[in-house]
Amino acid sequence: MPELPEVETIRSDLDRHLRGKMIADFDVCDRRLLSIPQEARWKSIVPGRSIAGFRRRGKYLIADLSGGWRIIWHLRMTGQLVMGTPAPEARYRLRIQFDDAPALCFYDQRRFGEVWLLAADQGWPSRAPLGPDAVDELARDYFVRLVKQRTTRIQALLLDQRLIAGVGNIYAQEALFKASIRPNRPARRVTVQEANRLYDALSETLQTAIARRGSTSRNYRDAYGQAGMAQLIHQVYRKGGLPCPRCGTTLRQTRVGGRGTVFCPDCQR
DNA sequence: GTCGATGTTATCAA
DNA sequence: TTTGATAACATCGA
Repeated sequence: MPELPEVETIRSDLDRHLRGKMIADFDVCDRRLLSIPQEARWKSIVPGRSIAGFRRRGKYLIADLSGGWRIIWHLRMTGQLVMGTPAPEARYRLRIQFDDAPALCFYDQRRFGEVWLLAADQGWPSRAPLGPDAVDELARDYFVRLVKQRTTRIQALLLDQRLIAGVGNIYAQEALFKASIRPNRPARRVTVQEANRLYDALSETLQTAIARRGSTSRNYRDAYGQAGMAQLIHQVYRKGGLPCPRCGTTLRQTRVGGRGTVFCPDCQR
């Protein structure tokens, strides 16, 4: 589910409501998420700390706590972070409670999502370093250079978090359509002009999606539990077999690097 | 009932 | 370096 625009929407919602609040307590409903010893460690560190703010790096969401501690989430496919009291039948994985703010509940149907509690000097959850954030840090010349030097297919390049952080399968497809580039093109065969067009398309696609509070095609919800609006302007994502919005040719569904993708065989070369 | 696909990513073999 | 397969898991639709 959540790519950069979705995580950014959640981040800004949580930052608005929970910045400066003190964590009263938390509870865990899923041993797969936190083992008994991990929970004990959390219990000794987390309650009583206040939240300095929420940040985002790629698809990771970071809560900065007092004392330099950080709680970091990766929502993977179906993770949700929603403020408020969970419905009685709702199966949340982790709930963080505040005395003077709504509880923050982590839901995750497929249970791929992860959470970490790290001290200031404990580095980062993933071993492989993240590339520059697609919205906050991606320089045009770095992007064009990357495209020209990689042999992998252009869509796989966009999805590789070590190269660029935050782009997922929805926005990669949308940006490639906007830039009229076929997803399976070897990156280095993309011209400098096209790479520049793709840079603009990617940036515009992500910014627009943030303004529309993310894409809800299935599970995604913002921190209020509401759906996003960016799915209403998708041009190709999950639209295989429908006419191309630009030229009317039937959109084709295929696979690139193990991921499903849709493109217009006429507009995208 | 079965099969394949779904927004992610780490890991391993080739 | 890159690719493809696999594994985490639950649900939906054909």
